[in-house]
Amino acid sequence: MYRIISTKNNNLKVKINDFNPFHTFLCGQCFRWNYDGERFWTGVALGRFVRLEWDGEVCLFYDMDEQEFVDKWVNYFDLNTDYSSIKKRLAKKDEHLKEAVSYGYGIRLLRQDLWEVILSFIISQNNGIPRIKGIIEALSSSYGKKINKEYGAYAFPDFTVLANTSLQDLNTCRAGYRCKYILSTAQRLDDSPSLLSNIRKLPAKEVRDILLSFIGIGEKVADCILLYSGIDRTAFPIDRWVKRVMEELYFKKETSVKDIRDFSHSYFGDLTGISQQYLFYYARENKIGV
DNA sequence: AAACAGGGGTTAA
DNA sequence: TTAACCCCTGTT
Repeated sequence: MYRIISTKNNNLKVKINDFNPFHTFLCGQCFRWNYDGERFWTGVALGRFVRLEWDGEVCLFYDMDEQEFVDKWVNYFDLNTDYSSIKKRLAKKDEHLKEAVSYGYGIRLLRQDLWEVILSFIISQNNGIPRIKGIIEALSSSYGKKINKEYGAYAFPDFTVLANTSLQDLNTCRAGYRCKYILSTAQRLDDSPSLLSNIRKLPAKEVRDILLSFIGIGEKVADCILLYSGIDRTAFPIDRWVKRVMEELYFKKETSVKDIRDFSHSYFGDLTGISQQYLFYYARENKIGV
C-alpha cells in the first residue's frame, strides 16, 4: 500500500496508493491539516508538526526518517489497508457508490489520537468547519506545547491541562456552550486517566456506550469518534449531509436516523464507515440533496 | 444596518 | 418530540 522511494537529507519520499491529500484532509475527518495553495501541506498530529509536499504522484515528508514513518505514520494514514480492493468492492455494489468512490478516490480514513477526536468532535456539533478549526487552533495555542517555531505550530493540548482551567478561561476559545462539555470531558478523563488507554481493548459497542455517557457526546459525535480514531470502522455517523444523501440516493423519502443506520450496517457491512466517508464527501462537495 | 437562517447536535423538559 | 443552547457566517 506504500513504497518508500528515498530518504535523502532526512526527507522521506514515499509513494502511497489511493491517496490524495485533498480528499483525505478535506473530507471532514480532521481539522489540523492546511494547504498552502500550491503543493505543500502542514499539519499537527500525534504531537508532531508535519510538512509534506504532494506532486500528484508521490509524497515528500520533510524532516522525517524512515523509523518515524514506519512507527507512527503508517498507522496514522492507515497504510496497511488496501483501499483499491475496498473501492472495487464498493463500485460493484451500486451506481451511487461507484460515483462517490470515483469522486473521492484518494480518501484514506486516518487513525487519529482518541483524545483529540473526542474533543474535536464535541466541538464540531452544530458548527461549521472553519469555525471548528479556529476553536481547535485557539485551544492548542493557549494550552498546547509549541512544537514548531517557524510555523507557529502548537500540539493538541493534554486533557490534564484543560481539566485545570476554568470555564471562564475556556470561553476565550469561542466554543460557546460547548465549553462546558470540553471542561467536563477533560475533567472526567483527568480523574480516570487509564480510561482512554484501556478503552481500545473493549468491544466497540461498549466503547460507544462509554462515549455516550459523556456530557456533550450524542450518537453522531460518538460514531465520529469511533470511526476516526480507528476503533470501529463500521461506525456510521449520520449528520445533515449523510441523512440527506442517504434519503436522496437510497430511500427516496424522509427516513429516521435509526432506519438509515440499520440499513447502512446491513447493506455496507464491514465497509460501512468508509462508505459513509465516500458518500459524505461526494454529497457535500456536490451539494447533493440541498 | 439590522434581522434572519443555518451550521457535520446535544441536552433537558 | 421539541425548543434552547453560544456564537459565527452568509444572506436579505
